[in-house]
Amino acid sequence: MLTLSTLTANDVDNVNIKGVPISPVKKTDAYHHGNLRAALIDSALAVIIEKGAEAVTIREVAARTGVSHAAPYRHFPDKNALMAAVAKEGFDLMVARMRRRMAAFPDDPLQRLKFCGIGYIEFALDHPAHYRVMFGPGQDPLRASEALKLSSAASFQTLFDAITACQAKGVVHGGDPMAMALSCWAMVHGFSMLVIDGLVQTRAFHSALPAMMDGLVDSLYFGFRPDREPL
Amino acid sequence: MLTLSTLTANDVDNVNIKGVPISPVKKTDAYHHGNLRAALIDSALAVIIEKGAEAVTIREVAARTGVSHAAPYRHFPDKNALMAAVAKEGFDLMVARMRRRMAAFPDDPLQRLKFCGIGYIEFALDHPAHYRVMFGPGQDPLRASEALKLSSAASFQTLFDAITACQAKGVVHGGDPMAMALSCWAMVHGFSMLVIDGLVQTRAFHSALPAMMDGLVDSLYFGFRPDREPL
DNA sequence: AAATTAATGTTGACGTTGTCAACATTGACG
DNA sequence: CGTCAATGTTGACAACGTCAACATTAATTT
Repeated sequence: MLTLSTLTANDVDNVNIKGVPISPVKKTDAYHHGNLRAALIDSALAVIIEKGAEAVTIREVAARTGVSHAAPYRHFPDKNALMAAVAKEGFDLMVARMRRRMAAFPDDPLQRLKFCGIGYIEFALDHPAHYRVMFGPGQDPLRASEALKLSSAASFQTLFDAITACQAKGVVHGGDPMAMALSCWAMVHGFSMLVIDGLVQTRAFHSALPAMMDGLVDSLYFGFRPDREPL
Repeated sequence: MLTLSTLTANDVDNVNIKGVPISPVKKTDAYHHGNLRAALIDSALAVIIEKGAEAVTIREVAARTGVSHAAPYRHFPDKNALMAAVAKEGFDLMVARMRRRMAAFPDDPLQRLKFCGIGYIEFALDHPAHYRVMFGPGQDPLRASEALKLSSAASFQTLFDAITACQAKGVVHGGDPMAMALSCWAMVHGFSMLVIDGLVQTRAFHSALPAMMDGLVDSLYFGFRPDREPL
C-alpha cells in the first residue's frame, strides 16, 4: 500500500496539498527545455504516486514540467506512450533491484532464487505506483514497444535463470523450469498486487511483511504436504 | 485472455462492429425504464468486455441502455459506484463458481481445496473483464461499500475454509492457515492476472492452461525441494 | 378520484480532458 | 548568414463526468 512511510525520496518529485490547485512550474524562461522527455516521465510518476495512475492527465504533467499542454506531443505520440515510458523505467529499476539482492549470494543458487523473489516484492511494495503502471490494463504487451518488451522480459528471464541455476546445482527438483518459473512469478506478482491493492491489510493479517514473505518462500520450497519438516 | 472463444453467453449483452458508431438503443418509448440500475450494470459489463475497463464512459453506457447521459446519476452517485457494482457482481459469480467446483468432492478436502483454486482461475480466465474490474486500481477497499466488502471477503473466506478443512483431516501441514491461504491466493491471483494481461502467452509457454494449473498445484503441494517424489 | 409527493428521466451547461492544426522560437547544419 | 529541423505555444474541437433545473410518471395520501 502506498503510504508516506513506504515512500522513498526517489519516489517523490514534489508533494501537493489536497484542495490546493497546482501552480504550473515555470521553467527557466528558456523556450527549449532541453530534457523535456525525461522531465515529463518524472512528472508523470510523481502524479501517479500522489493520485494513482488513472488520475494522470497530460495537461497536469505538462503544467508540472513547466510547458504547455501540447508540448508532450512532441515527445510522445499519445498519453499511453508516456505511461509506457514510465512502465519501462519501472522494469529496469525492478530488474536492477532483483539482481542487487541476488548479488549478496554469489555461490548459493537457492539463496539467489529466494532473494530474486524478495527483490521483486520489495521493489513492487516500495514503488507501488510504478508497479501498477507496469502491470496495468493500459499496457497491452502485443502493442508494446520493443524497448518495453525487452525490459519486461528481463524480469522473467532473471527469475528463470535463477531456477535453472538451482536445478544445475540439484537444490530444487528437476521438473519443467518454465512451469517452476511461472509458479514463482505468479506467487510474487500475486502477492505484490494483493498488498498494493490493500487487500492483504484489510484482512488483518497479523504478520509483518517479512514474515509474510517467509511464508511464501516456505510454501514454495516445502509445499503443503503434511509430511514435511516444520520450518 | 479475452477472445471470442472464451466468452460465454452470460458475458455478452451485445456486440458492436469496429468502426461502426454505436446507435443509442431506444428503450420502449416509456419514460420509466423500470429496471435501469441492473440494465446499466449489464451495459457497463458489455463495454468492459469489448473495450476494456478504462474505456468505459457513463455516456456510452447510458446510450446503450437507451437513456440520457444523466439518468445513471439517479441510480449511482458517480461512475466509480457503477464500476463497484460491476465488481460486486463479479465476486458473487466467482464465489459461486468456486463453490460449485468444490461440490464435486464432498468428502475429499484436498480435492476441494484444489478445485476451489481451479474454480477461481477458471472464473478469472472466463470473465477477464469482470476480473479486471474486481481487482482494478479503481477499487479502493477502504472506500468500498459494505456489500462489496462482504462479496470480496467471501472469496478469501472460501479459500481459507478449504485450508482449515484440510488441516482438520491432516492432509496438509499444520502451519498458520492464514499464511497458507495467502500463498494460495497469491498464486491463483497472480496466475490469473498474468494470463489476463497477456503476459503468459507472450512468453510462449508451451503448455495448455490445464497443464499450467497442474503445475501450480504441483508447486504448492509438493514444493521445489529436490527430494520430493516426481509428479 | 384527485391531489400530492417521490422516484426517475431529460435537457442544457460547465470545466476539464486528449489531441490536432497552425504558428512561433531556437538550435543545428551547410 | 540562410535554411531546416526540432521543439515549443496558442487556440480549437469533440467528448468526458457531473450538476442544476426542469419534465414525466408511478406511488402514496387524502
